Amino acid sequence: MAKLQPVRGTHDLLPAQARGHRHVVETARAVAARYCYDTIDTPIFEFTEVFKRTLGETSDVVSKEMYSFEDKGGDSITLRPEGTAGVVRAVMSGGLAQDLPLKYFYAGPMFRYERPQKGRQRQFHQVGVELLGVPEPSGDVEIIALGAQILEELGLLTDTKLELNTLGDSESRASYRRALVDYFGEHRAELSADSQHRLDRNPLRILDSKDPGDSEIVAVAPRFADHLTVEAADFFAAVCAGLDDLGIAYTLTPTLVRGLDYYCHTAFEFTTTALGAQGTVMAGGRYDGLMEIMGGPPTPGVGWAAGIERLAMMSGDTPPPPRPFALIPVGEDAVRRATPLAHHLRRAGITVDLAHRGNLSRRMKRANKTRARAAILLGEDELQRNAATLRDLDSGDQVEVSLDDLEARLAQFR
RNA sequence: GUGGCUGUAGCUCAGUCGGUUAGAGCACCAGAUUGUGGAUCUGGGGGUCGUGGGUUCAAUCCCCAUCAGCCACCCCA
Repeated sequence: MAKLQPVRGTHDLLPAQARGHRHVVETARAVAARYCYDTIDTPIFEFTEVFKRTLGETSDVVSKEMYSFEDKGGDSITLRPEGTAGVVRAVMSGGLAQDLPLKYFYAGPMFRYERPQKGRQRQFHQVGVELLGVPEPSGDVEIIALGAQILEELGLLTDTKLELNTLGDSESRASYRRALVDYFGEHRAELSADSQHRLDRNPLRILDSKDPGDSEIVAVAPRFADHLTVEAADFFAAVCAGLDDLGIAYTLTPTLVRGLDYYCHTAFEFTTTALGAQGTVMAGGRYDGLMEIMGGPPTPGVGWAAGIERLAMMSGDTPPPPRPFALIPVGEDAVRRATPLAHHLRRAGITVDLAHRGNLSRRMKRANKTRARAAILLGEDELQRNAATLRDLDSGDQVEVSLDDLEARLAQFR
């Protein structure tokens, strides 16, 4: 502490960045609303158990990335590392599962104890959507289409690539997992240390290893396609067909996997090459088993989460704040009358920046810096005539207007 | 968590082969212009040279530690 700096991996969102984040969130929220996904907000911390249960004791997130602490009542609390667990918990707590399907949008901070890097922080922000109670592949298609449309409206769709894979149903996965464990087990000694570790924890990840020695072994490993049940294959085909119908392009990526057991069928990621190693900008999939793991009724679910920082970084400059009118009083009498006038105009819905200090020149400079559309000069002379000088700061033209007409004149600038 | 690179003004960066008061551009403030901005000119403020320790007559520079950022891995948004 003591140092005047934020804790590692956290950042202030200064106005320009805050605006960038808001732009991402508001676009996402607006698009989601068009799909009838309504905003839900859950606490940023939960009982640790909520995440342990849903993410699995052995997952990386739970085993090394959680911000957990004991509160004064002795309960173990964890700052949420992701959004789905909290939403599903809320659905159960609130008894909402009786009214399926549910369509939710959320946005907010998430926390993960990781080594920071560009596009990877300890406190970061996500937007996400969840669709609960829809077992049909059209649900997966809707979720992906929603994500794609958000990216499109942010102007980022062309900078990303949609990668798609199926994890099959539990039968397919169990069968494939057995085959992989058998196969890699025979080659255990030849695998990299990382992959030997993965063999015990999450054998699917070995397929995706960056170790050159591993890739030879991976090349002739059993293929998931040979273990897919007919039902799972049909489901995936339906998702692909649905995306085709919408003209949403995707790439099949057999190595795209999910660490957690409750994931099934569709897994997808929108990725980019613009962000270094942090290529994933939006990731999601189907999690039919999740609700049950939490002790609820079996309820299908699909959803995704996207990193706001990553999206904001990609979208570059964001729209500036609205241009104000600069109200500039000159002289004591005018200063006294300026605040009530500003108050009046603001109540009428007009954006007004009141120049509090400095001489006229100084205040004009400030007006210019705030990108003011026009300056309202309130001077002694004009006040005697119940008027003000209205100067268009783009053209430099200025006219005297009666204070009674001011509001109407300002409206013409829109 | 592992390995590596970096850290000088609000920002982007010079610089000192260790040696008096550490520089530039942009930004900021003031004046030229005491009722008129954007351009220009002039002047000004602002730095414990990330922090702590060590070596030295002397450290922003060399050494160690630490903090932070970045890069790769791990993993992910």
